[in-house]
Amino acid sequence: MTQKIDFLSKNQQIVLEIIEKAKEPLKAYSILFSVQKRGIKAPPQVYRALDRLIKLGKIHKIESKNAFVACKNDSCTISNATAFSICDSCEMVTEISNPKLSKYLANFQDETGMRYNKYNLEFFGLCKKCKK
Amino acid sequence: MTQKIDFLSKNQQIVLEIIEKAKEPLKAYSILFSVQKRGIKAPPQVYRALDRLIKLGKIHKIESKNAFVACKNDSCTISNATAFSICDSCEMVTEISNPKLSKYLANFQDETGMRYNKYNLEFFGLCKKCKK
DNA sequence: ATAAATTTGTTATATTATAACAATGCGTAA
DNA sequence: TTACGCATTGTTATAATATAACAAATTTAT
Ligand SMILES: [Zn+2]
Ligand SMILES: [Zn+2]
Ligand SMILES: [Zn+2]
Ligand SMILES: [Zn+2]
Repeated sequence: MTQKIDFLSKNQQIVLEIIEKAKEPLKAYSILFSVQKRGIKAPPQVYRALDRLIKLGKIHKIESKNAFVACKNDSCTISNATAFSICDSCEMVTEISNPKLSKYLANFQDETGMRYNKYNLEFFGLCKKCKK
Repeated sequence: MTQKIDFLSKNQQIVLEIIEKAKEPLKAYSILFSVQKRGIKAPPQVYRALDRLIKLGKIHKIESKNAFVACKNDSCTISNATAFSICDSCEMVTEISNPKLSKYLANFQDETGMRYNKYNLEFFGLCKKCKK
């Protein structure tokens, strides 16, 4: 059978909704705790939903934080090319969508000629608010 | 007292040696197992050594793998600006040292004008060997 | 309708990382 | 020198993150 690519299961919808509502990246277990009333009882249910949502480009994982954010790029068709801005102080995370940057990285070729079909870039610094 | 910045403790030397010898990224617990004969008995000892070595730019953490590699850039003075090439098939990881790339990223400025003092970039694809 | 395959639920456990405190070493002021 | 303070290292315990394994339910194919 061919995989359904445009339908979200109940668990996936619940998890996505929580992540979209959040103002900051959410950890898997904090998601688990906040959806237990809605019938999601165990880690694998959360992790499966997260995996699926990542594959669909609906959410991204912030690797340096083991946390998850909703994609802000109108459902990222390029979930394999992600860039984030992370504040070291308030931990705010925002997805960078900068055509020049993504073009540059998508076309990047190293010395050996290896080409890449996926990248993840995480920038760290102080956000405007925290710099003051 | 001011911090010593150029001296490695015994544990740090042992951990660094193991990582430098390895041909692939090492996980913290695999490091722990392989240094237990040498007197390192518990996770915090390994994690402390890793933290220190990271700060010194002697090693880097591959965030997407929770694994550690030795810096190949002659002791990275720019441990805060890292880029890696990761093969999805054989899991080979190599540090990218490309002046153009690092310059581009170091100077990158997003829409809001936020500037960054640190970044980590992980590229994924198939290495030459695995592409054949 | 039945069997096969896929997805979801559940239990258990593996893996990664840190908290908390004790023991040790080390510089310094009396 | 000694004894006090502070930093580093060792140790125990536990927290946080993630997956394996199998059962139950649902969907799909025959
Ligand atoms: Zn996105
Ligand atoms: Zn901030
Ligand atoms: Zn390096
Ligand atoms: Zn390869």
